[in-house]
Formats: sequence, C-alpha cells, structure tokens
Amino acid sequence: MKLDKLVGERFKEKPSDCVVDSHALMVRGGYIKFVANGIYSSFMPLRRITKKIEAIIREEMDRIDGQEVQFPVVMPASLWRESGRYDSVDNSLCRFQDRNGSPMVLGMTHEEAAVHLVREYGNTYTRYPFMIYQIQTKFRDEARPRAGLIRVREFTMKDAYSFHTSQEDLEKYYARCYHAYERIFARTGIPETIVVQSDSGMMGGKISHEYMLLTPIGEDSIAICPSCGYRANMEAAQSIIENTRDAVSEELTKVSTPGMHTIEEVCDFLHAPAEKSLKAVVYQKNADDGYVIVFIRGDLDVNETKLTNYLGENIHPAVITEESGIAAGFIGPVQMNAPCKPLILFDESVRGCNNMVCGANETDYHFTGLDMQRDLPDAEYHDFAKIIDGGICPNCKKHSITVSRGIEVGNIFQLGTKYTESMGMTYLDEKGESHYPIMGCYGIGVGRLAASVCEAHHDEYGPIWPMSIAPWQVHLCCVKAADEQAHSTADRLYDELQNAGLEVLYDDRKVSAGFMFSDADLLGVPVRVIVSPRNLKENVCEVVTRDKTYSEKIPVENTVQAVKELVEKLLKACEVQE
RNA sequence: CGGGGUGUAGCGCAGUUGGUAGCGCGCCUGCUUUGGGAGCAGGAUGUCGGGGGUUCGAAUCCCUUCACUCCGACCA
Repeated sequence: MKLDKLVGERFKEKPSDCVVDSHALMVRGGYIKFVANGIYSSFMPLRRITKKIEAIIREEMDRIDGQEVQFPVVMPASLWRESGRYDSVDNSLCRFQDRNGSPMVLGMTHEEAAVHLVREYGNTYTRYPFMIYQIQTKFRDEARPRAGLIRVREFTMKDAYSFHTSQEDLEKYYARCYHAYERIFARTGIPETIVVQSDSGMMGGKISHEYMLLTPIGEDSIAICPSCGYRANMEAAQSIIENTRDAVSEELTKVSTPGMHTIEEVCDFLHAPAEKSLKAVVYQKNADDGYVIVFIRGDLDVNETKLTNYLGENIHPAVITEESGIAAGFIGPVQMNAPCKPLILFDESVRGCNNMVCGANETDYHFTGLDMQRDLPDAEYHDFAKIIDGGICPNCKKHSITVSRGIEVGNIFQLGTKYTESMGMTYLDEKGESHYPIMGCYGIGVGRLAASVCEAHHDEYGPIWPMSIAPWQVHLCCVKAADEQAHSTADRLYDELQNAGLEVLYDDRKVSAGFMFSDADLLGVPVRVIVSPRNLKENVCEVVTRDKTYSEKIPVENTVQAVKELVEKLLKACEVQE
C-alpha cells in the first residue's frame, strides 16, 4: 500500500471532543470518522486491525469446536416476545416497524436468534454439546456513548452460544472458553487482561466472568486482593464489615440538628465519626414507584446492583415528594411511619451496632444512642454495600482490597435455561424424557478490543500496535524521495519486502522527514525501514521498531532478510503457549 | 432521564456599544527547501447548527429547536 493513496487524513491537532487517548489517536491517525453519536466509520488501517483481531478470535473459537454462523441484524419482534425481552429490555433495544407495520428490532445480542437457529436441530441428546458463534454488527441505543470506540452504539461483536445437557458439561466447556479467551487477549497484545467475577444479575445465570483491561479510563470498578488473588467487579464483590459495638449503650435521645441534611454535616455537628452514623438511601421501584429505604453505615455507599438483585426488580434514585411523608435528610429506622409505606432494608454494616446517630423522621431532628439490637430487634440484614478500597477481602479476610478501573473487553456467562425454557427448546434424553438445554454465552467487542489495545500501547505520538494485529507489518519511509537513488532503492525494497510475504506500507511522498515520521508514528506500524541519501552513503537502511526497543543500520542488500526475521520474531512474541 | 458546556472553513479557535466574516494548521499553484509536522508568494473553501422574532441592518439581542460533549443515572 502506498501511503499517498491511503484514504483518510492524519492531522496534528487533537479534536476538542476527545477525552481519552485512544479516541484522539484514532481520529488523528485516520482510523475512524465520526458519523453520529456512538456511530463511526472505519478507514482502512482500523479495518485491517479488526480483520486481524477477528481472525485470531475465529482461530480460538474454532479450536474449542465452535461453528461460525450468522444471525440477522434485523429480527421480528415476535422472536423477542418469545423470550419476554421485547417488553423487559429498556429502550436501548431499537424497535421499529417495517413497511407492513410489523414490529421489528435491531439485534443488540442474539440469544433469541441462537435458540431459534438450533431449536429443531437440538431435539435429541445425541447432538450435544455444541457451540455456535458469529462476528457481527450489534446495535444498542446506549444512553451515553463515550470515549471513541470504547463505548459505542453500533459495534462489531463476537458472540458465542453453547448448548449442553448438564450443568457439569456446561462448566467443562465454560472452562475451555475461559482459557480460549485468555489466549485471545494475549495474542491480540493485551496479556495483562485479567479475569474477574462479575454480577450475573437477574439473568438467571449462576456464574459469569468479565475480562478486564485495567486502565484509569475504564468504566468498571474492580475489587482486587493482591494477597490472595481475589478479583471481582465491584458490582459483584461481597462487602464485609467488622461491626463494632461499644461496651455501654447510651439512651436513645432526640437532638436538634437544624439544617443538617448530609452525613458530614450531622457528624460534624454531633462530633460523631461517620462510622457511627446510619445513612438512609432512598430508591423507588421502576415498576410502581414504591419507595425502598436502605439503611447503611454512614461512610459506605449502596451497591445498586446488589439491591436490584435482592429486590428482583429495577430501581432508580427516589424523588421524595411531600405526599410520601419522608423527611428527606432526617430519615431513621425508629418511628418510621411515612404514609408511603417504604420497604425498609438494613445493610450488614449496621448489624448489631450501638451508639449510632440516625434521623428522627422529623425535620431538623436526629437520634443519638441508637442500638440496633435494643431498638430494632427484628431488623434483617443483607449485603447492600459497595466494597471499598482497603476493605476486607471476601476470600482471605485480610484488609487488602484495592479498587481499580477497567475496560470490559469480554465476558463469559453461564446462562442456564432462561432462553431455552422461555422459547420452548427441548431435547429428549436417552430415557425419552424431555429437558431444556443449558446454555452458556460468550462475548467480545472487536472494536472495543482494538481501542483497548491502543489505550494500553501508545505514546504521545500515536499507537504502538502489536505485530499480531498491526495494520501493516512494515512501514517503509523514503526520506528525500526527490533523490533518485533513494527513491529507486526504496521502490526496489518495496517490491522485495512484499515478495518476501510482508505487509508493507510505503511512504514515498515528497514531504519533510518530520512530517513523514509523524504520520508513521500515528499509524503505529511496528517495524519501520528508513531509506535516505544519508543512509545510502553508507550503503545501509535504518530498521527501527515503533516502540524504540530496536534500532539498527543494516546493509541494503541484507535489509529484506533482516526485516523478515524481525517481523517473525515480533509475531512470535505475540503467540501463546498451549 | 437530571445537571453543566459547546456549536463560526476539513481540524483547532477568535470575533460587544449590532455595521462588508477572521486567525493558525491543513488544502490548491509556483519557487526555494528537506533526518522529527519547513520558508516565501499567490489562491480556494462559510446557508456563523436550524427556524422564528426585534432592527434600516443580527455571528452578536430575544424566543424556539436540533446536534455534539462532559458529569451523573441506566447498561439485556
């Protein structure tokens, strides 16, 4: 490929709406162009990268006996009504009508299509297990796309669905897929990706894991225990608190706290530490706006995923109205008799505590000396708290938890029978009895993976692509292309490098060296060959790597061989052992 | 969905008593240059996000609408 014919411009200035590096570099480097909110077109360099990523994914899926299929992007609503998701999913599912007025949806995920495809095929136990996968466009009308390709509305995803006749068989296959995913991320250049336990939510599944690339720009928070290796998405991490109880319980006393709404204000005013206060967090159920109040230790936060899972329905932060009778800012568990009849829940962090500060359910008043055992003997406690940095590891019980940010580049999920049951997929076992197959599902966002590799491997000048997914393997620069000898030498090398089976991007534009090198940096090709009159005086070419770990002057006649060996070495470095 | 911000050339931005639409980069032509985004000269590019209003006159003032973006909520 000649660089002067490459469609897509590179430019120097950072677009003002880019806040993460991978986004800015992909726009500046001529990889993507913004089309609409969360929707991008890709130029050739990114297309070449994603094709290589897809090829790696295919190899690994095929290695674990996957069969590549393809589902439609547009599906009839009836298919989604079978699973119940046509009504249950929020408006991130894009619904529309065709010319006949039939309701249709754009595929945001393809469990329904997968079950539909194999519903008849899978009617006998003899055909299990099997896995089908596709690499295809998804559309999710996300509320808030951000960070370039990290979170978009239209994207390419590899999604896989496995079908089993027993939980044991699913688990066995799940382990193979777990391993295949580790290989995929290692081969695409981010072996540092970690696996974390994740929330399986209300999906009916039991176990799920997410593959996270740790980076400050990530959208997920991950609890990690360096001591024992425990790793979990914060949504799923159990919070353990050592409750303290003073030897002497004070009297429950109503005190005036005029205008003190927040925990900080109240605790400052009463000279009490936040750990000795009871915070009320108010939610409403999405379904009927019924109020839910969670009492939690003042210094902790509610993990809304845990709360949603406990309730079995979705919630949102409450709008506290006059009619509800809730005294916002002064809510407490004692003498709570608001007309709206809120559901009262207690977090484990306040179990059995005494001498606590809490609201008195009366504007401008709090109680001191609350004793959970004495004053609220019937309280039931559940884990609703967010795990905190420095918190107790649920596994090894040490105070060792660190919280980091990460990008979710993939997930695997033991789905169970949610879709096979709802969609009526059954098989007959050897005794002639009918059962629902058990499913697993496994996803990887291809574009997000490309952006994540860029995020993990770049410098201020551009991406540094790993050889395994680089848009080209070699970037041939002819500095001072007006010089006849240099140009003819570079032309010859271009042919010879290609004849040696290498993917070459050739820049023979008559531009300044600085301009040429800046473009090369933005394109991030791992090996660069520089031909110039200056080098030719010594009869050499410069061969350097984008990451600057290698820089040699090679005699011109040996250049092709040296470059080929270097490329092979770098390719090999991306491979993983069995 | 809640709260903030921004819309002026491909990109980055300036533009207040309301009076002919500007700068830098990029682009085109020519010459000179050429090892980390070169110099000179000339040139092209705008429904000032859209609609409505006030006014002799609106990028500028008013109303309205749309888009993008950031923080939060949501995320099958």
